[in-house]
Amino acid sequence: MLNELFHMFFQQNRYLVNKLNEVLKPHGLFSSQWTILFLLHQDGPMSLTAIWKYLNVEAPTVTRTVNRLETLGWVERQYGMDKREKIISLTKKGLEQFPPIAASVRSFEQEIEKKLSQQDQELLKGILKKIEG
Amino acid sequence: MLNELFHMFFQQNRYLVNKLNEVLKPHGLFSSQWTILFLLHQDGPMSLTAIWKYLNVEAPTVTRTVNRLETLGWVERQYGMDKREKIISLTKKGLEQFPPIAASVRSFEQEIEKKLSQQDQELLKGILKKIEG
DNA sequence: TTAAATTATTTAGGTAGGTAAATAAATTGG
DNA sequence: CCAATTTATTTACCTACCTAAATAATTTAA
Repeated sequence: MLNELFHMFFQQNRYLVNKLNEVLKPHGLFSSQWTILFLLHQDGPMSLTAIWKYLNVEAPTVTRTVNRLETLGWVERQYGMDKREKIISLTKKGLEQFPPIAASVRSFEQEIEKKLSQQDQELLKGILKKIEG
Repeated sequence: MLNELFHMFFQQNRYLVNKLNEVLKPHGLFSSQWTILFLLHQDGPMSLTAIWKYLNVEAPTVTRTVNRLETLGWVERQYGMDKREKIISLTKKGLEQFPPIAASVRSFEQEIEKKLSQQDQELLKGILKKIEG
């Protein structure tokens, strides 16, 4: 990258994603799969559209990841009144296995956050908000 | 993502990569291809290994991107004394077309940087350094 | 009421990252 | 000297993002 700042940003992003994948590996999950499980656990059953709009990614990306999660038994789909819509929810397996995975991820996040002061974290949030805004 | 900070980080990374790809599109390039062209322009001919070590990505990723760049006529390869090694360098086309692309990218970067004060930028660099360290 | 437009999802195919294992050349040690 | 190890690159295959276009269901408007 031309600019050091952008170069560093992209490098740290790869670092964080790779580390998160390492943490998730024993649970048989990848980062984006986890992101969707977490969202479903937090907000309950929701449509594909609700998922991709919330996560700010395109629909086909979510289609594929949800299909994989379904194959692996983490989520299931129901059809609503609107027959176009697929409503995705956690399966029993998804619900039951969630807590220990969440604990692993939380502990990873805390490890990273230990490297930053509380002030750094707030500053970083503020700066990140300015980038897209 | 569990944590708002990580979630924001990943979102802004996608935002920046997508925006950069938009800027590069008229030039027929994608962000990672540009990253490699930029490196070769800056440091001169170098081996695949030198490229992936510098960029902090795995070898197969660079193999693929360099092959694509070769097909598109941006780079060429020579073999050194060590016959395992491939030395990659910019072609005439690569050298000639570089400056206007660099100008577009620079202008994109400046646009983003306008959203951040000089102080924000230094703070962000400092915080990014702490994440991996 | 039905043709046109919109919405939800999928399919197809591209870039960009990863791991694991193969290959070929160079280096090292007994 | 040559067998074993290391190094450079590639191949094969997975996740994760993208765009463009297809399909099917719903909504809107003439």
